Amino acid sequence: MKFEAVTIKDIAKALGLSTSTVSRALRDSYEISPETKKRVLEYSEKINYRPNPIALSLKEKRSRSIGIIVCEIANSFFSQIINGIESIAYDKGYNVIIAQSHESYDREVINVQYLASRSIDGLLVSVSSETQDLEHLKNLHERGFPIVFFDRIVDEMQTHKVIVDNFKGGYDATEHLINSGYKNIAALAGSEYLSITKERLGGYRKALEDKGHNYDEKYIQHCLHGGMLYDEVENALNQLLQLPTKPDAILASADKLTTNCLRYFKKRKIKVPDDIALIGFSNLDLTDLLSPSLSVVRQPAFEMGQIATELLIQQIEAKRQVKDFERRILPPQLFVRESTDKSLR
Amino acid sequence: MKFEAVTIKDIAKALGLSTSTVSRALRDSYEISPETKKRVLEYSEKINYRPNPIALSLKEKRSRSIGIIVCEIANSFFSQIINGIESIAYDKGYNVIIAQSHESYDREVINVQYLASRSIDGLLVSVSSETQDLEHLKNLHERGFPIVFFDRIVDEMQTHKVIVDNFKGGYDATEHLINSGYKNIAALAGSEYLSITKERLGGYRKALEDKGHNYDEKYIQHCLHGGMLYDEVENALNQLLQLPTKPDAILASADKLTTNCLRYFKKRKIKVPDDIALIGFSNLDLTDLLSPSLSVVRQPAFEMGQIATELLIQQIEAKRQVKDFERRILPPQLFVRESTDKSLR
DNA sequence: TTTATTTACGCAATCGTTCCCGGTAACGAT
DNA sequence: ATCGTTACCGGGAACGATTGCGTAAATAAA
Repeated sequence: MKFEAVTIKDIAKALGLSTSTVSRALRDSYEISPETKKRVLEYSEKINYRPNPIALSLKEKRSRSIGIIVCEIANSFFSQIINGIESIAYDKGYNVIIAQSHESYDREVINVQYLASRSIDGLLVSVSSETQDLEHLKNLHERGFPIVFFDRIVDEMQTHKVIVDNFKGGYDATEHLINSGYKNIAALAGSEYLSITKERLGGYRKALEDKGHNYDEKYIQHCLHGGMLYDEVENALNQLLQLPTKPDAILASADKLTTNCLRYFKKRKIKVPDDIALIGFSNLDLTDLLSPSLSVVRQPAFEMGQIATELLIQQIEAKRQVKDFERRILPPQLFVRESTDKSLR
Repeated sequence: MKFEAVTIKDIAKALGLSTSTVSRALRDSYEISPETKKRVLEYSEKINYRPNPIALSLKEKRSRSIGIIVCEIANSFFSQIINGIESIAYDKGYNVIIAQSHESYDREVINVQYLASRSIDGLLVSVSSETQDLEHLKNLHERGFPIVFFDRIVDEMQTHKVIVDNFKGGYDATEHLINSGYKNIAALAGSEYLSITKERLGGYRKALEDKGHNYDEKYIQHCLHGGMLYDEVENALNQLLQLPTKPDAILASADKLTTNCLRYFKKRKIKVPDDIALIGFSNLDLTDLLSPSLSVVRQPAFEMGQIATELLIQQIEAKRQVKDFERRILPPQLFVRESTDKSLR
């Protein structure tokens, strides 16, 4: 069943005009007499005419829609980002099309190709945990296709990038743990390929060194899927808890890592923070309701989405090729709660 | 900066053929000689040709994309639904375009009009809390535009509908509370306009009556925005707790209502379930980590999204107008945890 | 050899809209 | 009477792809 809609031709025929005249009348051209305009406008209103955006897209070679690639929308951080993206996009008359990689490189490639087959004007990307090869994106980028990276960026491509100061986030969290008296601080990190993982661990390391703690790689465990799978978190934590000197605090560097970590402790009846402290990167808005309430590094996700979208649309609408790319760095925020602070219980 | 892409014309020109021949060669028509096909295919591959979906849409009068309208994607239930929708849509070669109403009627109307201005082939809708007037949807529906409702459906329109058995959900939850010994069970409900609210309260009432408890409307509070705003939940709970006989259990009939309820109790140091028990409709996958862990009625969100999408695409691709509309009802699932069961603590 | 059939391709219309060229009145100036 | 100007409007190409129809050449059948 096709949905037949009103076109400019129908109006022209009904009023005994040409399509050009109708088109011009609708766009309020000076070449059309006031009476004709009035007739056209009234009739279009009456039959509820809407211009066909697809025909416009074909003519103008732009679809007024942008693609988003994230790993999961069922993740507070990303759904907040999407809200930020949406808020700007709709303001400027753009549609957004969301695709999820589910942390799979293959699905990311498929999605990029699907979206980029010219039904979108630009792309907002946060790469998957597995992504190493960037050919699928470089390809587009080299042909002048507007791409903006956010959160999980890549070094090899010259584009606009919007991130939080992950180094500072890692540093602040670690420093807080040290200041709270924890001695053996382990890191439960995401995929080694991700920029955010490297940066957060960089901050973790620097804080340890600054405070005279020794940095030991055995105290770092990576989860390729960023904690999406409970098993990988379980394995990682088993490793950490088998170390000769057990860690007394854990820095989890992603949302799902943090919550699955808490789940692990709960299952094994390991008390947080008494047996072990936990701080994580998270944008959940329920961290205050968890047991114990979670200390977190929170990222300004909404703003991140907004800025990325502004940069992208700016690039899409630029007259000539953009050569100067910006790198916006937003501040993370540390929230101290029960999971790292015994006095709060 | 426009992104100039390869067209069928470029191929035709390069190979000294007409566009028709190239088109047919690409579609493997029997009218084209094997050699020509080979040349065309190889060259298209080389220059990475992709057909322009917009041109196709214009010609075929279909965009192969469907619109989704939900209140919030930053809500586990809806993001799970969207995952279900996506899983089917991408399989069948459809794009999805998501729009959020943020529980506002005005934004819902704007989104519907925006999406429906012919860039989509069908619409999946879960109405906002505020929605009473349905003209914006009826309009489309009467003109044969495919619409499928899910979760928050409306009675006045004859379309496919996919819901959970909300009556049963409300009944089971209430029955569980009664069986657990609670005497004064209050209901914290969403907008009165919503189908789900009515159905869930219906189950609540029936369970009370079946078990010989008296049903008292004073024990029901509605939140127009479904708990999105903490204040409305706070007001509602203040009302309930001021009743002569204070409720000893609460049934919250939506995700945000449930969590904000818990937040209220936590703030006021009201112990759950000792001072008051709490059970809620929720699809959070963190309910086991909350303090206390939450008893919930969980809905098969992913499946719901899948079924709704299958019905929609089936209708879009139907040869003639669909007249027989289905009403699929999925079973909810009750999970008993600490918040209603003192023995689990 | 003539006719019929097959093979392989091009022309042109189509989808809905915009916009570059016209073109034709009407009117005033010369 | 002729020209220039202005005000209005229509024809038709273009965007990229598909497709019905026409047709030339090659081959087969008579």
